[in-house]
Amino acid sequence: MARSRSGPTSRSGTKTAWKRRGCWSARRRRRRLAAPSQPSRRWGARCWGAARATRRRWKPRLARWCIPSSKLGNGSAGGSMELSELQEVRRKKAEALREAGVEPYPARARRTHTTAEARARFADVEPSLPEGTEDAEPIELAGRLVSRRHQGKTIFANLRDGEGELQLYLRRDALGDTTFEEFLKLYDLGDFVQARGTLFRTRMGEVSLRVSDVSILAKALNAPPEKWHGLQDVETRYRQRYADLIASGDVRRVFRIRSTIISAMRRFLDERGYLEVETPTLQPLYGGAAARPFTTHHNALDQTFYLRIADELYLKRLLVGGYERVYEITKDFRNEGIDRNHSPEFTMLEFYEAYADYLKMMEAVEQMIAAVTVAVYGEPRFVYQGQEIDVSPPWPRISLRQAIREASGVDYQQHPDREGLLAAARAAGADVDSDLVWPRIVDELLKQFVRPYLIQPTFLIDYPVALSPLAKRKPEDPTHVERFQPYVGGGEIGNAFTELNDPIDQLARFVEQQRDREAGDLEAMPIDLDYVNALMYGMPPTGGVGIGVDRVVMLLTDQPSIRDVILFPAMRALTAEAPRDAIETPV
RNA sequence: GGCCCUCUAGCUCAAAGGCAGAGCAGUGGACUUUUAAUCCAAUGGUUCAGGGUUCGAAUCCCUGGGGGGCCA
Repeated sequence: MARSRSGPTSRSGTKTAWKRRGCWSARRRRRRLAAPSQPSRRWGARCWGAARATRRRWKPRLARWCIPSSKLGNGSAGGSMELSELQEVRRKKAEALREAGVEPYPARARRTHTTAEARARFADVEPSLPEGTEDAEPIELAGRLVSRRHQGKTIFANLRDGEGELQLYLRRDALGDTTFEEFLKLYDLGDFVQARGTLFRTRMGEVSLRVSDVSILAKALNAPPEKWHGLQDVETRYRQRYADLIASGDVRRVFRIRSTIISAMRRFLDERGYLEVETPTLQPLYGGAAARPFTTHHNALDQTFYLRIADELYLKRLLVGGYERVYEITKDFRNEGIDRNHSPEFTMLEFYEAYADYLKMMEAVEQMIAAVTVAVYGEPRFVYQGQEIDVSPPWPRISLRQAIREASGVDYQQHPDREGLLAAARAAGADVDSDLVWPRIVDELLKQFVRPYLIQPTFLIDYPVALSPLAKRKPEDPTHVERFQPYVGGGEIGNAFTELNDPIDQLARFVEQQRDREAGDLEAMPIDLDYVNALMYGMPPTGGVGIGVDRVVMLLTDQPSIRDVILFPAMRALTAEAPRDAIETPV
């Protein structure tokens, strides 16, 4: 699972945006000057004249010093927060509700139907309704107010819940003046409400709820994003995914599909007798992939731990222990750069099967991806970036050597030395740095000549042994290992091999890795003697697979960036530094 | 790490050296079947931060920050 990337960029800037803006001093000043002079105002149109006059004096300061909501990320600094003018308007509405005896954040809600259930009910009932009549049975819905169209003594509004939307129809005469006015003046887009009423179909043909009573469930202080264009700013979308989800049905769809995919993977493995297990995230020694780890510290043990970069070595220990089929779906962490294909934390599926080899695992992979695709789309086909991809098994299998030879004319087997391969690669038109080691040049040839054209699913098989310290050699060609990588849509989605179970060979490969480490390869694996010890108890012949779940989700949701399939992608902190004592204070 | 793009009202976007604007949202008002409702009115800005050039800077230059893209 080698990912050849340079380490993370290190920046020296430590000052926070907050401090740079001078917000601290500004906030102190504001508290001194403005707060005592604010008159207490009750909600109401009559108060507005006086309120506005007062507000005009201090509002510009308030606006100036507020934290723009777009700059509020996770872990915002400080415990207090100035409200923007719009937020303040909404907060006052919540106050006004309280003064009217209505709790703006009640503890309980009542709902008899989701919007989807309401639609289903009306579809059932409508055919038997006499002409010109409506469903008589009252129901109750709950959800977020997402749009509102006021027209004199009526209001149309849309209520969204987890499953969909339904239109509300509110009339002054049906609701009563108080509730109608409250709904009009004190409710806002984004608020959660519950509405009781009966279902009917409007003149325009839309199934709607004729509301007899409505009440608030949760007052929203932030306005939802623009209703037509939604949230466009990429940064805000990632930092405030909640707002992105409110604004975009497409985004909600992506993460539903993500869930469907992971469920389908589990189901596929569960049905084949695999045992789902959990292995450590905090590891005293990391391994199983070529990557740099995150390092952390356990206070009580006073010991360094690494966040796992792969599950592999622990899962294979379980094969030694006697389980025959195990899998794990979990987060792995790799301390490297971030781009559209790499996230420092990402979701990995690994599964291992005793008495299987990589040929059998290829069948499992193509069947699983087909099953997952069917779970999402009902057929083993989907469109990724404008190209229809058909994942029906079986997928073609091409050896890495042959694929590179056919695409570039370079046969790496003919160039066992680094310099020769480098020259041949350049002669073929490859753009390769002169300091690359032999396996990395092979990797470059693969990247530049082969990978972009593997749109339809393809297995590349049989990799040079130097690239794969945990895979078993091919019996008929010990320079290569029994390894494959599935490619779909021009990218790799996983990595698999017939697992190396010879403890002596494994130790030799670790030693080889150690040499690379000492030569400066920061991604080379450290020697894991306990793992070798496990293999010395005997591990059956085993096939193992790792699947990059995020990559699969990207394909099946047609998203070219991994950040668009991770709910809260890692971002540089905007606000105060992390509490350093959390890691520095010895306890 | 290098190069390019980007940051303007809560949101979506204008303003190509000369008074910082519009739509949506919000506020006040009209309107009893609308659905991007419509109409009237009044609002809403430290143009990411700091420095420079200039009579004058959102705009040009420098430094820094966030984000995105390409490359490594």
